[in-house]
Amino acid sequence: MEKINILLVDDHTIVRDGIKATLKDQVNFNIIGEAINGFDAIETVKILHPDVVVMDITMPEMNGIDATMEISKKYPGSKVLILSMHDNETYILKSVEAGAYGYLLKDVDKSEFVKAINAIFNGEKYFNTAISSVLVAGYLNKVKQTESQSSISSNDEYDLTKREKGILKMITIGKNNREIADGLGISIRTIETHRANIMKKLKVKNAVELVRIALEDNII
Amino acid sequence: MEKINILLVDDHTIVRDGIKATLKDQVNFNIIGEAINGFDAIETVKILHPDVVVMDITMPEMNGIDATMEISKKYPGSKVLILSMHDNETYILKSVEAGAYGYLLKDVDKSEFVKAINAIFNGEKYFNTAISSVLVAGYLNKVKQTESQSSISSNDEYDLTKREKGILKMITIGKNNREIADGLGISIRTIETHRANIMKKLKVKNAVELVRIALEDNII
DNA sequence: TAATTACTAAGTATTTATACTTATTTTTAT
DNA sequence: ATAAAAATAAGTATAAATACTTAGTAATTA
Repeated sequence: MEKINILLVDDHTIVRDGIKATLKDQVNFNIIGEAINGFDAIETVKILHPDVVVMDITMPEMNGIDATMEISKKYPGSKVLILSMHDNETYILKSVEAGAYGYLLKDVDKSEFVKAINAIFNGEKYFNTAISSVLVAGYLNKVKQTESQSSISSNDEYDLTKREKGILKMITIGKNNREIADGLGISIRTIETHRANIMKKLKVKNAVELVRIALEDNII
Repeated sequence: MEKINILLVDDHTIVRDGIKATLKDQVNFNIIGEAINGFDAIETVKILHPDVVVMDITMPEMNGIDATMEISKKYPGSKVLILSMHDNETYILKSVEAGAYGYLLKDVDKSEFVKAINAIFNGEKYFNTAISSVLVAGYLNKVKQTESQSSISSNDEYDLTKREKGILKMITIGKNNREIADGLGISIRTIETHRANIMKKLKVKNAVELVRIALEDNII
């Protein structure tokens, strides 16, 4: 059977010993090294290229999340399983964003721990239902954020005509009336009229406000 | 023991019968109704207000996701558990966004099915590790989207001084030089100078481009 | 402390935008 | 076919912005 090479990262010797004790009867697990903080972890990964890194978050010098980011970027062959005492949303989401393949709480039972390591070794991500709830909440938050930002909701009706929308678009690009008129092959006075009408419709008093509203409500 | 009232929604009689057979020995489960499509489901929820709605996705007339959206909005007391044949990302994410409390595949084993219903009845969300992987992928996608949109990455260095940034901010709000000068209690000629310097630094030739860049790179 | 950078200000000229009004022609919808 | 809306254009005047230059004072940094 293929051996899984594991690196343990935790600043507390007792915790590392506990993990070793828990996993020692897994014949296909091979604990090839230990590290006591993020820097140490990155260095060790560089040298030993473990398959799975079991990583604590709160550690001196450099925390586990920053280390995870670095490892997942530079050494994608070494996959990180976060083993944390905290189930707070920020930690979980940051870990996921950093590229962690799994997140377990330290009160995890042995069978799940083993299952998680095996899954991660096989390239799967492992998050149990408790952690999933948090992820779902985070996902929904992001969705909300994305929506409000891209103002899918807005695009308010200002009743601009086709021509007006076209001209507004050119205005927001930074073109002046002369350029727009030449571009469309019509009189600059016409553009001035359109521009005035657009401003009236959007209830603004200068070009700056015009662009602001056009961009924010992306009427363009 | 408190009874959990359940509504089954699936267009196939065989599936509904299968679910009933699976759950019949759960003494605290009470299947109080059945529906054969989204419309039917909403109507039935309205009348029977079940605790948990076990919902299929692909159904004639109205699909389960749209129904879930409606139910979670109008009848939040009835929580939806999606029971689908498909594990594709779109279905899962849409379900979550629609307000589903859980998502199971139809090959789920009985114990997990029961566990999910109980969890959801207690207000928890239930997603197993397989579904979680998909959620994580979706979450990371959203994060990427959010970042590119809000240009967290940018905020490019234009070497604006404090004063210049302050004035630029006022410009982007739509204030003209006169208003800015009065607001700061300094000469309008000074504002003109600052404005010219800002435009030179941002390499633009008019106020519109100025605002555009200021907003997009949110230098403000 | 010397030197640089930031903030202030103004002279002068030109260009561009805005305000308000009126009016003809072309399109679109009833 | 006729009314309504959209697109075109211009008169006239004023306000605001832009361009380019010079320069004194205050604040910061080497």
